[in-house]
Amino acid sequence: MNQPKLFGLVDCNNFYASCERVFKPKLRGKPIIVLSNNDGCVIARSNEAKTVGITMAQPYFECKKLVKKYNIAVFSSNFSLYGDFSNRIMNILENFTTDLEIYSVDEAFLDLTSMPVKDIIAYAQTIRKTVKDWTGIPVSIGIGPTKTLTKLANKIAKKNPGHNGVFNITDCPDIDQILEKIDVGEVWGIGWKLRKFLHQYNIKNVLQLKNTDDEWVKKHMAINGLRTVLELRGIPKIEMAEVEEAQKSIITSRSFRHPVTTLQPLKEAVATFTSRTTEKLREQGCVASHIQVYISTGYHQQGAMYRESKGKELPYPTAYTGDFIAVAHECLKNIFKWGYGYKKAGVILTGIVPKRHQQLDLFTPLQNYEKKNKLMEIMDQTNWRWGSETLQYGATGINRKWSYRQEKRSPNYTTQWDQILTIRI
DNA sequence: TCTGGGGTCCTAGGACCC
DNA sequence: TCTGGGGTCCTAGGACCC
Repeated sequence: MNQPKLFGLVDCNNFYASCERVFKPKLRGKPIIVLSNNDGCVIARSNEAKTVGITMAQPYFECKKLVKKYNIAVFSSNFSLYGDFSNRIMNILENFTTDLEIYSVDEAFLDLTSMPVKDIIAYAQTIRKTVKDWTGIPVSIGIGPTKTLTKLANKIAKKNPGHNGVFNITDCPDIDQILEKIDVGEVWGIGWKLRKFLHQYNIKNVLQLKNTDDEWVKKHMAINGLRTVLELRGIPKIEMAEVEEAQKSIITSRSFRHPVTTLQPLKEAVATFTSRTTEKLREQGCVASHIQVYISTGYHQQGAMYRESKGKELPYPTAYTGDFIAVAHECLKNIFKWGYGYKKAGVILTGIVPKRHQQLDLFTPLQNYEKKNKLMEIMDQTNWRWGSETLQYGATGINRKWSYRQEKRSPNYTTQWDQILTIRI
């Protein structure tokens, strides 16, 4: 028997803004925004901030007037706080399904197909209430027969207060009427380029896309486009992701506060990013065999744009920071050109495998591996205990001319003992 | 030496997502 | 003055080979 599928999507409302608000009850009902690294642009807004006209990804300097006028609370991003909230919420959701797929920091798919539940709406309301009561974070829940429709259902739940945060698109008698009112750009997998393309062909709403000929879709939108269209018709094509595959790439990248014009500070930045990336790699118990370095001028500044990247394979997979820094600098040297003001750099590790599968190099004595492992272990433990960057490679530099700004960061209420919330009575 | 087609593999870049 | 960061997947095109 092939039982029809049933998915749920739990999505936190204005996640970062909601996290900040949990510790500042005074801000309930007040507008809040959270800024990107470098305090560059807006990456999260409370509903109140949306209402007064702050748009997504808006540069901060552009909305300072609005901030002042409406007395908007402004926060620099505090990802360790949000990460901790995310973990707590995902742990709660584990209790409500046999199969949970953590899709991003603030959303998760639940396979509800075989849950013995009579009233699915009531069940979803219970999930909402539990998450709200236990963490203080409001969530919306969409329910549908395919992941793509479930994503749409979630948007509907979020947009229409009448649904009280839950919308089930599965047994909707007038589903086509709903789809007709939604722009194709709202569909999961349709970005701004495809949206523009589809609009040119007069495919403007979701119903039109759903009814578009398979062959045409395959020709112009490739295999993924066809998958999306079939999912809109209620045919599941995107499964729940398999459990805990190793991550395929790990990235650290930053924009600089000021343009960097010389090689030395770039070398320090790249060494710092490499150091941080390999730290993440070790946290995951993995080794990697390939590193890619890229540098870029700003997209918005005057003068010529320059963006270049270079990757290199290591002789053997490793998680040793020193090995990677040497190769990263080699890559950087290859792509660095005088005469530009660099605004961004990044480091990407790929070829990631669990450490137990590590291929050792035939010509490297075994003690060398042990030495390196030991060194990394000590470094990680020290930095964990005494704060990150207590022990660092000299190559990461001390001046940090390239570093970034975070002026409005909230404390790490839940992950640092010295920053825990205090209540005065 | 020149000509050419077809195949594979790899990399960089672009599209998408949050 | 001031415009994010971390991911996945797909594909075009170059290098190389026969």
